[in-house]
Amino acid sequence: MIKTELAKSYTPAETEDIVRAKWDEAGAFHAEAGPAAESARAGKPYAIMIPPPNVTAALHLGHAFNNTLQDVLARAHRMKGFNTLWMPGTDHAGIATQTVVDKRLQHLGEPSLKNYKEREAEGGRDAFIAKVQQWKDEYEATILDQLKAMGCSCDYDRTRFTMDEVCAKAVREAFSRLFKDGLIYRGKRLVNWDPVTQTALADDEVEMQEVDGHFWYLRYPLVHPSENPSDPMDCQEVTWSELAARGYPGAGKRPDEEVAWVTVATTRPETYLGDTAVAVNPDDPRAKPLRGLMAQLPLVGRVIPIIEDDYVVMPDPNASDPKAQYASGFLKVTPAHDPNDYEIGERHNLDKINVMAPDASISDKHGWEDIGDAHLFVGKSREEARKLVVKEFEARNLLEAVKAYRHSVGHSYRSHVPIEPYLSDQWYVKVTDDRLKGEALRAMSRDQFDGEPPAREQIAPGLPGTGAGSNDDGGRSSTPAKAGAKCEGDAELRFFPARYAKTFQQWHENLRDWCISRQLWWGHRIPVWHKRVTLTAENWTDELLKWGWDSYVEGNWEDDGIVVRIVRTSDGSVVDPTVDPLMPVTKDTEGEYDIFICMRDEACFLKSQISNLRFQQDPDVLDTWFSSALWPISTLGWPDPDAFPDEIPEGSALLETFNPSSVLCTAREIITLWVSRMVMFNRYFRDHTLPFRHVYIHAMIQDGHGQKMSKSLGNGVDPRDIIQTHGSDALRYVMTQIATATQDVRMPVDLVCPHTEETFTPKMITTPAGYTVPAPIQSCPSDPSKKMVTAYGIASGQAQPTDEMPLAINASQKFDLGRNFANKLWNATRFALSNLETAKDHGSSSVNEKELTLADRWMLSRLHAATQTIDRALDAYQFNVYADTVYDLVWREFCDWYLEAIKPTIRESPTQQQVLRTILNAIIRLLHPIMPFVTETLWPHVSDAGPAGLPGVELPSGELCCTVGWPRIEARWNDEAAEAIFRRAQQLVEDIRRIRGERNIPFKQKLTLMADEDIRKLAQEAGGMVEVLAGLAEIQPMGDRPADAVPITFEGREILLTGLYAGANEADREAEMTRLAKVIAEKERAAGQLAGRLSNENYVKKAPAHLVEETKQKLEEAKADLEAAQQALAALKQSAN
RNA sequence: GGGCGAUUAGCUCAGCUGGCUAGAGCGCACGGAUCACACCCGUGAGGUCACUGGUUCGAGUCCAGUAUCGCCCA
Repeated sequence: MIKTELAKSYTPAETEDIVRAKWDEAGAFHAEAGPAAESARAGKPYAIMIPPPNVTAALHLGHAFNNTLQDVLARAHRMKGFNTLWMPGTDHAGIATQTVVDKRLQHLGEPSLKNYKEREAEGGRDAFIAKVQQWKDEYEATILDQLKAMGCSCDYDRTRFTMDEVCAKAVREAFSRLFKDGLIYRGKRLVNWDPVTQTALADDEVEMQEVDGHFWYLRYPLVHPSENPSDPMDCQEVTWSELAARGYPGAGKRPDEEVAWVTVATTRPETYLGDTAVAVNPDDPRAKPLRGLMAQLPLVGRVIPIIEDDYVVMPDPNASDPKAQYASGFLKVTPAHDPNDYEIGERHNLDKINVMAPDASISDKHGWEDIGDAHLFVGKSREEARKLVVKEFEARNLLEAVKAYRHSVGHSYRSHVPIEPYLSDQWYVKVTDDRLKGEALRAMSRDQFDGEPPAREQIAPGLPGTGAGSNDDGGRSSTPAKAGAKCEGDAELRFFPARYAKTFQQWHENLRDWCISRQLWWGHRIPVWHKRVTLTAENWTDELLKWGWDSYVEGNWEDDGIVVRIVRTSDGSVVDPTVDPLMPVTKDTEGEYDIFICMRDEACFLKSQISNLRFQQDPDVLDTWFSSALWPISTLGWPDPDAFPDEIPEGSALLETFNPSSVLCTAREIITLWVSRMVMFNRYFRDHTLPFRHVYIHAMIQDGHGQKMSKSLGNGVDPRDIIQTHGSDALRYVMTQIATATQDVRMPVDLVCPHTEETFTPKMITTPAGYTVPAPIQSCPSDPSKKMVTAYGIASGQAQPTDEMPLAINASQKFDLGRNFANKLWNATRFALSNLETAKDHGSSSVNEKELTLADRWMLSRLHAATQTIDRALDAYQFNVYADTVYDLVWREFCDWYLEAIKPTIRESPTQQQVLRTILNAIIRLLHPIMPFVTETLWPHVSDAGPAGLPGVELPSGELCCTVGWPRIEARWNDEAAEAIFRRAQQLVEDIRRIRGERNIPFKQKLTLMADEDIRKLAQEAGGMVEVLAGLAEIQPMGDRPADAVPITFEGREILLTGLYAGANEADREAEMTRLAKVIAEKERAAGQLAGRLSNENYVKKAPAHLVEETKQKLEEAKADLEAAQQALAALKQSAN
């Protein structure tokens, strides 16, 4: 490398690309496994799997934060000699990506998803996927560029995508194994349905939002059960007098001959169309008189039973529970449109009538047949139907009341519309099984577990657990383990900070089965083919033999990864044709059956065969988290690493070496979404091993007002903008520094004026939704006539950038700190090198330890301490401690004191030069994981300054800083004596500087210090640094007090400073007296406090002896200082008279 | 409703198992072109550590309660 002179300041843009190219060329971040690793004598494995960013958009500051921390860990461990793998990649993010692409197409006026769906039969699906693929390619490239720009030391050769063929193979294998083991089933359940994207969502994809709504009170007329079996709606009405006779409270007050009714309270009147019962609490006094009666739905005419269920909340206007306040005591039960009603429906065996189409409009085509007179609602949206239902009830005098009610409603995290609980066929993973949930809990470190984790359940040999609602947990687990057995990975999972273990535990303890099917096109297609057949005692063998049932039963297809399940539609019972007694079909078991064939391999021979038999592949795709859950193993080639010689040349050695990985770094919201599932899957598929041993949870980055950064608020910051204005290292340093253990990080967002490049704080406004955002149009701070638009202006559609009014980029002054720090390091290095280069180099062997100055010993001791602190901080994921420690080491210690202190001696002392060489070299290394670019840029210069190191300070040389060893400093360099003396010298310097500062004495003006022998000895021990740093011409013994002498107290003694007033003979008496009075007051206060503490008997008795001793010493010192100051004041007063 | 967390200088935040005369950066004030750095150097002002009780020789730190704010889960 050609070494050029170092410029006067650090310009990141000039060097970052060069440095990156060097790393690339050297393959510095490529991790080895297998024989290659052995021959390279790679150290112990250390692996981090990147949380794969979504390909929906470019990375923002939150990602920059997440990835910086991972890179700090990766780089530090690489330098420490670990065989380090940081696995990069991206996530296909099914629903999110499909939605943004669709929106984009709509925006461009191109055919969108709706149009592709219309041409589904002619390949619309593949054509749309191709569009999404284009988007993915673009953003994947952007994301990888961003990671590289941030300096992330990923092993880019191994970059994976959750839908590439390596990962896809893992997904199919996992699905097939779970299917075979009875841990995947199909069920008709209420799902969280997003009517806009028209897909089911997992529970955790639903966001609860407080909404201002209403309780509507609807009257349902009461009727007697029909006595006409051919017409169940032919009912006789119930009158109030009848009810009164039955003992119904209050019925007597109603007009006798009028039709009686019950009043249901609902927040969703439109769902009444699907009501199949009215429920009342059995303890309600009205329950008994109603027994045997029915309610009839207005317009629809459906006659529904009145059931008793203690889920129903009894009305109580004085209750603290708002539900009781608003309750009427009667609950309309709509099993197909409400999860609680579904449960009630299950308990009372009620019909489930779905009255909506997938777009949540009222429909008579999806399970609703008895329309009656309710035709007017069909085709209406939920919202329109609600208004109309209310109107119709009102018109019939059946609307009793309306009350405003604020409640929380689930909304789609993607389309932001209210979720519709929707009855549909979905695939589920039985995560509630002990083999999944139990393993996640048993993975937890015992000291982080509250209570005892469940014992491992015995896995019975025999039938696979099967189908919907089956509690059969037998089955051929891939990883059989005996009940209560100890397994690898047990109790090894640890959370940092520890409190997040609780989140993890509680989540699993309340886990429900996981709905994994999504009605999307972008994602992993479910590898199941299906056909519905009618089987009879006569035809069943023929029907099954068509696709090869006999081969399957004989086990011939096992190696081909084919699994068959046959489900009887009437009761949902599931048949494994290889073992199940339901085969053969007899007269008793004749009927409709669903045949499901799961094919693991993409190129399965059976595919064309069953296609010809009109089997159809499930149209749905898997929840994105299904593939994410496999990330720690799929990226390493599981289940068959040898199948991909191009991607994974080392074969299974890679998986064996780097699974379990070392740590997962992520944000807390991901604990439930992702961490849990990775733990369950990794343990299930990889013989109980963990996906990672540590989980580090970091804070979230918010804007200056505590709001999430988001595109719609325009408060996001692109890391590339920061890199452009401040440099990558500045971004990284600040990211590391703000990584504290507290919850959230507030990052005030500033704007950069495109006209003048000034950074300024924008004018803020409040949006209708209550967010604080930059006003759409801003004025240049130095020239208000110049305007600009903000990201919020564009996002909200209120402004468009033009040539006169360009877009202001978001920035933050927070990053100045990092930029300044990088520059400081640059200049300190430049200065140090200039001294090393110009001095005669006696080499590293010429060190005479006896020649070390106090400053040398102090600096080496500080370096030792800093290294220790940093190592501890890294082990505990205390990134801010690391950042603060290097900052203090470099700036406050190395620059402010050491470099200043050695200025007079460095050029003449080979020993000191070697110390400087060593300190500088070590500092560059310690800083590298946080600030890789500036350190790598400086590295060749530092290396060329000669071999660094001292006895007991190991700094092996190397071509690249990123792979050179981590500093090793023996404890003997910890020098408390030197530190103590140095602290005294610093104190003396600071005391003198304070006088200079107060009097505005320029540093050029040298002073003379008069001090007693003890202090002169201190200055001598300090080796000239007191004189240099305090700006002293000389230090003289105490003698006659010159007229211009300013007295200072130091360590309880008076010292004098002269020469402050050039040309004058006298000190400024008045200022002096004021200052001394202040000192006296302060010392009196301190002495009083210390004496008070010592006069407390209990303190002296109970506090540790060394503290008491310290207090005594401090008191002595304060008293001496006080006395000295008093004397000085007295002397001053005397000379004034 | 359950859980987790926050509240410390004008702003953004540190302060681990109690020993503190409460720190940092920015901002502010004063001084400084000194031959590493003005992306700098020196100095200073700024805080009843949200509130109320308690434990303790000693509480920003531990405990209980109150208030405000945030996140996660129902």
